[in-house]
Amino acid sequence: MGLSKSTAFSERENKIADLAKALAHPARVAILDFLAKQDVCICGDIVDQLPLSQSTVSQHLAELKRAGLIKGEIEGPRVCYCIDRAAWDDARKTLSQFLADVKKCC
Amino acid sequence: MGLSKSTAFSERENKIADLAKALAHPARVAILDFLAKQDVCICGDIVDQLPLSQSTVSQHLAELKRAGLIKGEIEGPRVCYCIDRAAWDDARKTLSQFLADVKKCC
DNA sequence: CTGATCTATCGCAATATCACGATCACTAGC
DNA sequence: GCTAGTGATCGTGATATTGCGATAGATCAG
Repeated sequence: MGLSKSTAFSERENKIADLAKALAHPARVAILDFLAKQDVCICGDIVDQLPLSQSTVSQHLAELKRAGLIKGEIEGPRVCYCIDRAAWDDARKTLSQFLADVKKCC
Repeated sequence: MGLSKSTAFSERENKIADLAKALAHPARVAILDFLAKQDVCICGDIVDQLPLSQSTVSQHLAELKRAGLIKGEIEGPRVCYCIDRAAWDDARKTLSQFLADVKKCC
């Protein structure tokens, strides 16, 4: 039907899949890369860095925010996005654990 | 347009996004979990383990195979799927590196 | 060869994603 | 108040994904 049967899977599996979905687009990977490279939490010059329109970038930012990986603070007329350290650490642990667990084979 | 502008991003960003996409569904996470738990490389009892039809599971397996994370060997009447160790290690390194790199903030 | 079993693929429908331009909402300065 | 700048949201179209049943191919048992 096109609807992901998320209810049928474990909490953990859904969490991993959800985090992976947030990373499952090169634009979002690029955004995270960019945020990581800036020591100052720079705002929406992200739009200038990407070959995408402002509205599209905004959507990708919203998706990253939905996944909890970044957060935005209003700073005057602009918005300052940065990586949510706590959430990112949690996500990193969850994914790393999964990546490490899966290794046995035939 | 609905078409991901993959050409506009770096090789690395596309690789990360592609790997993440393969993990971006709970069913595929569950499949990898299951394959990891079996010391013997068990085949398509995966279908029995998941609340999905045989054809749907086959599609998820194909997607994982497309990403190069698993490989299937024909064993008589059945097919034996297992994690592609080399590819998985490579994927693990790529993703872990990315997860580790992104940490600075405001 | 025949039937049973396992898996891949096809065809379809419903939904999600991606991308864009246009527009709305908010803030700061005049 | 008005204007300019910034960013979110709306509306749209095109493409991708998810899911299933039905069908086809391949292999073994008899």
